[in-house]
Amino acid sequence: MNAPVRKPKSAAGSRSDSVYAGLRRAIIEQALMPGDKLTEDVIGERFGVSRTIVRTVLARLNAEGLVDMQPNKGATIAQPSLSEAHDVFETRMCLERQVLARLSEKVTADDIERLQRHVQLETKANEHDGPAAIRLAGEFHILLASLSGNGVLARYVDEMVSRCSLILALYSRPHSSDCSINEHQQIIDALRAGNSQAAIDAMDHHLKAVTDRALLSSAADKHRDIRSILDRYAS
Amino acid sequence: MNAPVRKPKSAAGSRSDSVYAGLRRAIIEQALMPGDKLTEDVIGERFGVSRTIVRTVLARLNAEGLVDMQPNKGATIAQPSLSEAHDVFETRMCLERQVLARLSEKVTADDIERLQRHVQLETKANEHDGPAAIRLAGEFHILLASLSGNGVLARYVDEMVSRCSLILALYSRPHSSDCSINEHQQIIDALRAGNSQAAIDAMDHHLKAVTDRALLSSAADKHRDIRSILDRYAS
DNA sequence: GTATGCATAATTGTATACAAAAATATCGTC
DNA sequence: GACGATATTTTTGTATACAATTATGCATAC
Repeated sequence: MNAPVRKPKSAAGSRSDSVYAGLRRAIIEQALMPGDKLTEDVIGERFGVSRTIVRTVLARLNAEGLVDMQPNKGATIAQPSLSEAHDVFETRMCLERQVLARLSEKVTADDIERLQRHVQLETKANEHDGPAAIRLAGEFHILLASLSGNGVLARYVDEMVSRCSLILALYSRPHSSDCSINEHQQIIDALRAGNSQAAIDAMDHHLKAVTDRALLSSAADKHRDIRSILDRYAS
Repeated sequence: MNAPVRKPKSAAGSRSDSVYAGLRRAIIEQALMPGDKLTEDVIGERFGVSRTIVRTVLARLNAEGLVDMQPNKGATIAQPSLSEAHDVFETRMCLERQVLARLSEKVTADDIERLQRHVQLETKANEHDGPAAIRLAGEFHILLASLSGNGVLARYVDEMVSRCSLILALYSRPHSSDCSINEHQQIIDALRAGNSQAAIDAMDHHLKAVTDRALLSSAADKHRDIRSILDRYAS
């Protein structure tokens, strides 16, 4: 986790990165909900940066499909349509199959152990910390992808997973992710056994289950104060 | 091509879009080569916009993997490493297989005809207009992806194709794309015959051929004047 | 009570200003 | 002439200013 890996830094300075990370986490953990308005001034004020930075971050999140931007209307947390949701799930499955195909040929004992530790984290978070549990469930897939060794694939999986949490926030009932954890364990087991097909099948099953859960519509459109939420993420 | 499709517009105003389109085309057509410096002032001056806009565009291109950005050092056309190139090709193949799997179940006669017309364009451009030929060869795959009906998939294929032209610019010899055109035709034929597996095989073969071509290193690092190149794209 | 128009406020789009960093040129020394 | 330190220029990072657009509130008419 805290290995001495220097971040290669993609774009501009490091100031924008903390805003990006904060906003992103707020979205992933469903503190900010689909449809929420992201006013540049408000965000800038909370994070202590100018609109210039905020704008950069919003554009980046927009490129990743996490926020919608309309000309002269500003940015909101994205509200994927059902058809978009299907596209995301299909693409995600396609990518994650490739991840497992790769992994089952090159996975090491270290990798397995790292995955195993992650699932333990998930289990713990599932009891205490709701938001973290959501995030960790997604991060299991991101970890898998990064272990695959294909950076491009990993980036795309990352995007798909992020967008999925948006979709779940929109369409799924407040799920208990216990089942998720079991399915994650099955994937690890299949990888450990070197059974490529079983791993892919487990992933298929897992993602299908997630997809199915996202069928019951429910819209929780209450009045929400973005400022108070952001305070917890501006650290 | 000029169907009445309104552009949903992703990010900010329409001013940045023309800069984006211009720069992107310059990269795809290999007028701007990997490693070329993209000074904000220079671009802004040529396109008649401020650095603010240019910066937005560069960030976007960076997110798509077409330009590299280093803090305090600015932007350059990306120079994918060989390992990155492998990642791109692998991911691209994974995505395009999915495109064909989808298409072979839903392709219409109109789709086929549209693809056929595109290949005709390619053939023509191959004789007269070098840069356009490069671009059109890639756009065949983008057209396929967009016909698949999965927007997410289409966006990723688009990105992969763009990055491939960078890779080809870097590692491949100045290829004649005649063979490409034949292979495109084979894919269409397989789709027309409703033969899903043949289509996927043809695509596999095609992409493997492209991959193989990108093995011979050759570095054409001459002094190049970005200004004169941009004049042709600032329209 | 609902709708319409206008005045006002809030928000976005873009350019510009200025500080910080990097690249480049200049000069002196050996 | 080569090398290195310093000054100058260029380029980037960020904030801010201002115009343009959109949203909001309020009064009036129906």
